[in-house]
Amino acid sequence: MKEIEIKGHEDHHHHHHNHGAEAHEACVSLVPIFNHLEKEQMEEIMEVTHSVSYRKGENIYRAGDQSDSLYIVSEGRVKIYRLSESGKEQLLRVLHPGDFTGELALFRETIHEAYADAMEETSICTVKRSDLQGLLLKYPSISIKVLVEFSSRLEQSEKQATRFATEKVETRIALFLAECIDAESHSKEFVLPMSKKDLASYLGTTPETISRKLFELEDAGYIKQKTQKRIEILDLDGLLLT
Amino acid sequence: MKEIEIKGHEDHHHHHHNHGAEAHEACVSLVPIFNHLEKEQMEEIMEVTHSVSYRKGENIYRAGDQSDSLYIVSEGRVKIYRLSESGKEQLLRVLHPGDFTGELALFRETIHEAYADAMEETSICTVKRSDLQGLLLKYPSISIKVLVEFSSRLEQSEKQATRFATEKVETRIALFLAECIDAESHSKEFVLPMSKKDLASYLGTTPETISRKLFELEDAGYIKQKTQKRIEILDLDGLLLT
DNA sequence: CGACAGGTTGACCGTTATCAAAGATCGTGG
DNA sequence: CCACGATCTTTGATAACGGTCAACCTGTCG
Repeated sequence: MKEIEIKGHEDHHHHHHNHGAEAHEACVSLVPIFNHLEKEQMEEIMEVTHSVSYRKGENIYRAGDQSDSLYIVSEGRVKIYRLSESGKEQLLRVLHPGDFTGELALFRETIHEAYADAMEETSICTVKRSDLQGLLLKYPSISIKVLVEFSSRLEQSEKQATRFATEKVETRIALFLAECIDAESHSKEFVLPMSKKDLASYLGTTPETISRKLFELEDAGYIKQKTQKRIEILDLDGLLLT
Repeated sequence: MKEIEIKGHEDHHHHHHNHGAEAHEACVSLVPIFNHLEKEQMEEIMEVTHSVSYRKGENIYRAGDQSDSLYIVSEGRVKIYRLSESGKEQLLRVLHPGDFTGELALFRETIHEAYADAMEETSICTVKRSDLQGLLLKYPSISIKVLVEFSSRLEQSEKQATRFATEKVETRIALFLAECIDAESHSKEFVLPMSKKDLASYLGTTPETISRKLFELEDAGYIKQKTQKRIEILDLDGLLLT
């Protein structure tokens, strides 16, 4: 509770509509929940979708906005975050091309509960709720793609909640690092996918603690910090036993 | 990480199949994701669903089980919980009649990540994944019902995660109490929907802390503990400013 | 009535947030 | 291309918050 701090976002109504038809087509064809369809069906989808671009740092939607569209990222990265009841920001996830957001928004007359900001030059494909409902009823295979995505996000969110509820910060950090090498596989070395400030927000801690714990893990010989953002895992098993 | 403690569940393969056709029909007709359909369609659904009963405390599924069914509660209550990487249990939610579970399970060849136990005499309606996929493609309106449910659970889960990440225990308890009166509306008094032990697990804390914080809230004049499980809210605004 | 799980209470201390200040890094505009 | 400011990161000192352990109490149910 206490004071609610609203970050100074750029006004979000001056985004640049991308009217190039080719660009829009490229955008739609990149969308995983649609691109299994036939050509004629894709054209139908093209008609109800719109492409919009956002500059780095620009706000896409914010909590309290009327939420009536599905947003699919076609280029760039988008940060989804929430403000808690006491006004603290928590990073929920980062969307990459192909990912979508819109949440509850999609099925209920409701408002957004989270914030979305472009982290870099980003272009987004939107579909209005009314149009989407039609598509879902007409092409059940789209529903199933969305269901798969939702259920895996639910899984992810519940796993994260359980970690917050039961693991201490050091363990949460260790688990995060371990998941980073999964993603970049092959090598034992990777670059942090976000700033340590954002990482702190994502892991429910503070930048100070992130910094200190990383040095503790390094002292213990589990990792090596090559540069600010580049980390090498020296002892994965040791790390996971932390 | 450390030791993984597996609770001593009763064996879960000796549940009692409920073969009464009337009972099964009653079960199916209670299911919100189906009951908007026509009579002939309901009969089709009856054919692919099965009713199963569980005794109090019996395990329905556990993490690691092959997960290939949708489970819909028709009577009783079911506790869904996870074990964290370090082996601590966290209560995720309690299912009531009409609620369903099965998660990712439904759309991917995968295993359960959570545990489900009957909290009392419970009967459950199940649908195999393969049958469900057929129903979803044939009746898109079912997909949409499931999507609505998933998106609202996702919302809920992310809200909970954000609370864990950003609020202190006292605030989480206060928010929980505030939501209890919403549910039982009208009155300023309600009964805790679970034991304080389970509540501690749900809120990511310990029974000791729950006990202490409740007395602190009482000392501060925000609430009154009438009995172990019965609480009256005296000052909701004060409580929420905690 | 007795046993057992659940609940309370107290003492203690480990973990992590906070505040402050200095140092590194990045992006921007001159 | 460099310099500047803003932002991110590190480091230290401090204290609050909440977990743990142990003991005792209490309600519930067979």
